[in-house]
Amino acid sequence: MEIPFAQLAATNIFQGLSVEDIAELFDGKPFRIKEYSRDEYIAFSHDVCHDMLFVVKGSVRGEMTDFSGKKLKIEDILAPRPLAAAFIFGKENRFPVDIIANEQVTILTIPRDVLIYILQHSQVVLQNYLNAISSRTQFLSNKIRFLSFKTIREKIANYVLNQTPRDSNKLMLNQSQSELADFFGVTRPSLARTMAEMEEEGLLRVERREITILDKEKLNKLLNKL
Amino acid sequence: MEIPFAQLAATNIFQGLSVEDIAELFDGKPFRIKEYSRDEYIAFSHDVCHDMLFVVKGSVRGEMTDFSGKKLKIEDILAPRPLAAAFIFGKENRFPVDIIANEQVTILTIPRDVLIYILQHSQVVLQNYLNAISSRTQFLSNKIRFLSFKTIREKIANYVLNQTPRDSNKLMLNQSQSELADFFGVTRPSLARTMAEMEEEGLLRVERREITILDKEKLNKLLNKL
DNA sequence: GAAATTATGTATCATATGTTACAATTTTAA
DNA sequence: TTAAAATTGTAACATATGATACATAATTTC
Repeated sequence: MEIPFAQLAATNIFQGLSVEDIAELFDGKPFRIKEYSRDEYIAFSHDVCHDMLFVVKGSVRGEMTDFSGKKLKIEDILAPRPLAAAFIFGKENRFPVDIIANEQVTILTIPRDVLIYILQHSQVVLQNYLNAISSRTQFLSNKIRFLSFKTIREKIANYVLNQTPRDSNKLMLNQSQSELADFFGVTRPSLARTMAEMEEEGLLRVERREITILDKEKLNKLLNKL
Repeated sequence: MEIPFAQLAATNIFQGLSVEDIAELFDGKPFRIKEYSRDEYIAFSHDVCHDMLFVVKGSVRGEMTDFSGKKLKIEDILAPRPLAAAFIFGKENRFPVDIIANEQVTILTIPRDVLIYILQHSQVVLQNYLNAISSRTQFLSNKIRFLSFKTIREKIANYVLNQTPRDSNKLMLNQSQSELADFFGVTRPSLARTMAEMEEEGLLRVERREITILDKEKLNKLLNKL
């Protein structure tokens, strides 16, 4: 079987390279292509991760099996995309989750050595790769920062201040209250209640999806930590 | 001023290379060395980050200025160490925090292009670099997993199950209850209370720093999600 | 435009955790 | 060894949020 260069060219890692460029990089290098059928395991959590995996066709899911054996879906990964780019390297280069096929799926496996070879021979791929891992780090950092806001008030204040354009004090939510509550990790009535309280205190005005900042000062003060 | 190769050789990024190897990699490449005095700003949060910074001598701190202007120390970084390796690349290549000198400090600045050049010409450095960012990602992922445990019971169960050796059911804490509470992000009395409750229910026994697992089954069940 | 569905506002109660305070115990220092 | 300091256990109360239920309002569908 041939390496599906066209699909690779569409991934974030190889973007900017032509199919020919990619073919040249891979010339003679070992690889593996394998098909999996629905619900088949592609990798197990805690498996050592020697290789770079690309979802070439179909979609897979990452699932975490917790202590009791119950399953928890973490995320869906749709082709074409690399799998767990950050887990080939690092101290604990093991899969953090089980990887399971959602449907008939094609996986391209590239040994770590080949990946390193490619990173050293294509500046574009190297930059793409570094960008991908770095973006992931930044995403996670932001997530943690957000999680560090303990109360619903803080989450709202942080969210509203971040989302509202500098020159305005009005914000149209692009998601429903329930979705926002999910995003915050709180229940919908609790979110509504806290918003109502903040409205009563004159911090902001909430009309359905339109939020108006009334007292930026106080919202800022809310976010004081320590 | 010369590049302090010896200090670089001691960083995680250049470990495994001799001083001569490093000198060769840097041969003729541009760089900057600058001294900062105590409390001087080395970089501002939101500054675009073009360069790789190394703390060659002294120590710096990362500080986050929140909306209200209050300061919050994030971490100390002691020489010799690279600074914000993950923020040179990625979507938002900006400093997430202010970088401030703790004392008289020496910073080596290497342009991004030079870093890329080096990554492409030394497999060791490339691997080190990828390992460093990847470890960071894994650290952050774990942190988030941990933060996803909502109740103190869950945190305790997760912590105890993870820390206890497979073949044993006893665990000696290597930190005080207060420190553990801080790590969990909860107050000390709350932690003590929850531990006492779990003891009453026969899940575990707590005697000062010694914790004995009495009912592994139930602890596992506690961690069921969804 | 009426009916059905979905989103939102609000209330009540239960519960987990924070806050504060103090006593009991262990560890450290004099 | 004793005094001082730090750690741990425990209690009473305050508060934030979850759970549940229902009413009201908006939106969609027919």
